[in-house]
Amino acid sequence: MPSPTEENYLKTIYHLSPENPRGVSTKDIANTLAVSKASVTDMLTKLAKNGYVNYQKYKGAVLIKKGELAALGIVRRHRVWEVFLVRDLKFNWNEVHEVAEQLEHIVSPLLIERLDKFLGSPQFDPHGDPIPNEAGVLPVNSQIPLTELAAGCQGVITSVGSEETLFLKYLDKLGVYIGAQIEVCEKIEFDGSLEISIDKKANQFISEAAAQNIMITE
Amino acid sequence: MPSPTEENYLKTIYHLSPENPRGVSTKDIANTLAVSKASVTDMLTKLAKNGYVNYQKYKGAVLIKKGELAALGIVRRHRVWEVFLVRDLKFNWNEVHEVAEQLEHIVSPLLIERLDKFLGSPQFDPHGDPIPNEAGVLPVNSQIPLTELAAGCQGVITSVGSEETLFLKYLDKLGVYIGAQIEVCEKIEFDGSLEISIDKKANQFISEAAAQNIMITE
DNA sequence: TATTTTTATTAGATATATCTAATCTTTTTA
DNA sequence: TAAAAAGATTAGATATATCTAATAAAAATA
Repeated sequence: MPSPTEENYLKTIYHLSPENPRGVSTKDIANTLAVSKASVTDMLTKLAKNGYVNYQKYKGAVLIKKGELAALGIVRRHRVWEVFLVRDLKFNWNEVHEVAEQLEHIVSPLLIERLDKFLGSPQFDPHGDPIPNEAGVLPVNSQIPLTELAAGCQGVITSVGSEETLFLKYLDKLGVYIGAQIEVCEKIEFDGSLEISIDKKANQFISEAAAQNIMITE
Repeated sequence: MPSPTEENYLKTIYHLSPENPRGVSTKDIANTLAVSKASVTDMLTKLAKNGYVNYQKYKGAVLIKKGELAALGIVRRHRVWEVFLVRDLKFNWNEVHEVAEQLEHIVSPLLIERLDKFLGSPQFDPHGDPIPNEAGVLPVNSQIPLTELAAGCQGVITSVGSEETLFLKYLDKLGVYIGAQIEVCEKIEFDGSLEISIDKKANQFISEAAAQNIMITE
């Protein structure tokens, strides 16, 4: 079992990997975690010794199987908690991260699986990021912006693309929330705005810009 | 802010204080936390230096204001989480403790207050132990065993006195859960058993022994 | 390509929380 | 009350995770 500190390093390497497939640099990890490069070197040596990463001096770190699975587990916990915080505890999208950073380190298979079940096994977190399943498999992201839905079609809101407070307050007013059913009644060609109905309630209009930041699944 | 480790010591001293009002011994703390007495001595020195306890060599530790408030905060977090784990995540009474031990160390006033609100600000945890409020004030324990309820009266189930798996399964079958409404329809003098109705459903009989382990508030 | 700049590693400390073994108090008991 | 037993403290280590300063390697640039 990796320690919470090791988990933070693994998570960081995981997040930095797509842009650095041949090795995540000491510097990038140090910046992300706000620690010294010396600390990172120490930790990479340790993670390599424990079979989580391939690490070669001056070449950076690459996650190997064990490390990737561990990272996916952490990401899973983080995102499942985010769903709970936003959906049930009414956290704003921006208040959520700091707390989820703590909750993700609680290790209890029972806890995370029951929480996941309680939430209805969501596939995406409130930011629209995919939640790995118990085995570490990521769902295919089938989210599309609301603007791509044809008139007369409906979908379920899965996330929003912006975390600006003003935007979130506006969404609240519209009655938009994660999981809401949304139907596009008509598309206004003039300015691209949409006439929509949320949960079969009274029709409203939203701008194209707003619709582009509302992600749904059909 | 005390560290998680310091929190565990404070919580332990709090729990051992009622039986040791003039000072909780190094030995008792060491046994409870499964650490050496030497470690306890070190930590008590530190807690005293930081204003959490009065500590005199060879005389044990006594919580002072700051330490007691900290301990009550930890107890609050622990018990609020227990309510969530049992009520919403369907943890058994006996699976709950280990996980709550981890969750109690997550520090976020926002988190605990929103969780508390989400749960409806419960006053007692699933074991019937009182939950301190935000200011550290404990509710008066007004729980009574079901046997003390007169025929024709009703109450709300607040906790159960036993954690035996067999008992809990039996309760499940009866439809007993924390928060259920329960009415005593008749008391059978012959053997002390009770005819009850849960949530206004069909009457059932339970033994006196079982009724003594079901705690309610009127 | 030689030099400079950037990046990384090593060496040597520090703080936390723990341990064992030795020593010192306090309490019990004979 | 003196000796034995129980309990507590101190001294000296260890492991984790961190730091700064010095040094070394790699990359950029002139």
